[in-house]
Amino acid sequence: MTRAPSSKPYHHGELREALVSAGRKLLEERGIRGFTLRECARRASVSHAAPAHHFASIDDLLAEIATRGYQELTAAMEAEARRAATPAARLVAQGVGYMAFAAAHPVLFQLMFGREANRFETPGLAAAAKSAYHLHVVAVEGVIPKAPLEVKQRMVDFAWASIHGFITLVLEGQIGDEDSPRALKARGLAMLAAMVETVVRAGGDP
Amino acid sequence: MTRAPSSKPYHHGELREALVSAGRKLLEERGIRGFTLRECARRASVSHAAPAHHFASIDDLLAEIATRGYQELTAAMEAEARRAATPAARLVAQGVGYMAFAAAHPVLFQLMFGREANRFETPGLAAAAKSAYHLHVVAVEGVIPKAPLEVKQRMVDFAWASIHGFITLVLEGQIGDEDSPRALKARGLAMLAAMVETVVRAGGDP
DNA sequence: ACCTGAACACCGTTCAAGT
DNA sequence: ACCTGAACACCGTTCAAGT
Repeated sequence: MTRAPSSKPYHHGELREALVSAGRKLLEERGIRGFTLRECARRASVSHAAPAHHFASIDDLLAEIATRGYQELTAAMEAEARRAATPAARLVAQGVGYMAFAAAHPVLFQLMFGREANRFETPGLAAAAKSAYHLHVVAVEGVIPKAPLEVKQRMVDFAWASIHGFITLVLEGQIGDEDSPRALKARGLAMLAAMVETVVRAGGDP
Repeated sequence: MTRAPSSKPYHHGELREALVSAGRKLLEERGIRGFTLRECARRASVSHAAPAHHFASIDDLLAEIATRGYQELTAAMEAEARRAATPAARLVAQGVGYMAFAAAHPVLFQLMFGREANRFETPGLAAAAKSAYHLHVVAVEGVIPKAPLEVKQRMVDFAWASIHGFITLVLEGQIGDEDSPRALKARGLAMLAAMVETVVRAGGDP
């Protein structure tokens, strides 16, 4: 069997990090139902009881993974947004970033937005989720700065719902299951275009 | 139908049905991660090995539950659609039916549209899912009958995505967590109104 | 402070044996 | 044909004991 250098230290040192990163990989491999704490411990080369010293429960580890997912989602949206020249382009770009992140980490995405996460109640999780939400608010605000507050709020709902709904249905195989990746991407962009148009129009009648 | 057995019969008689209905209740109570075959068996007053004679695996039972969910979802959408006077009203009504179903059975809805269901591959499941999808197609078709096929397809994506995305985000507590039920319903209806308007506009030329 | 090993009460699934 | 009980290999969580 493979051995660590000369002697395996009794203390891991960075077990918390190791569990998070092992857990993340495991999640994508096996799905939410296939996720187990003992397998995470195994992958971190540690006894099955060790994780308890860093996470109060399996849900605690999942919550930490979800929290980091939100941070990455936010970063992915911001990275795309930076390249956009106009407010409308930014709204689309953020949608692209959102969808690309979801497509790259489908199970993590489902964990973040699934009902299981609802029970976690870790404070950091809610905060991280909020910062991703905030990007939608800012982007819509940029497109229709002069619209009444209520209209803006409705358009945030609308923009987020259509972005989230589309990629969710794709990940679940309900949309575009027979499409090529290229065709599917085009469908997504068409969806985003229709969405932005609606937001722009809701902003005011020139 | 209810016969009072003086002694508990060795054969259950309707175990398959009993497992499905017990499973459905258990699902809503405990969530997807909390769902166990043994608890279903317990609630059906049967040994933990008995379900194996009716379902090849726990996923098989979940797939059956999901399949029936799609049938009910379709029925709920149709029931709402029947009251609609115009094609546009029908599209909205189906959206209302869709959201109401999801709100009434949040965990079942997540099971149906979650990634877990993707692995099931039961033929009946795909068929049931398709019939729900078909209703969206018909409704959009009714609103913009003369539009090019491609536009229609894009608008089906768009309509479904916004309906699905909105209610999904609500169920996950991401939208309207601090709203009253009344206010939340209004947000949903506003979303549907914006959606229909976009579809109508896509159909008729400027 | 951090980790282990044993223990406990659970799982899903299988299968010979009962009805 | 349908169901049971025992068995197996897993779980999450706890805790005294080791380092």
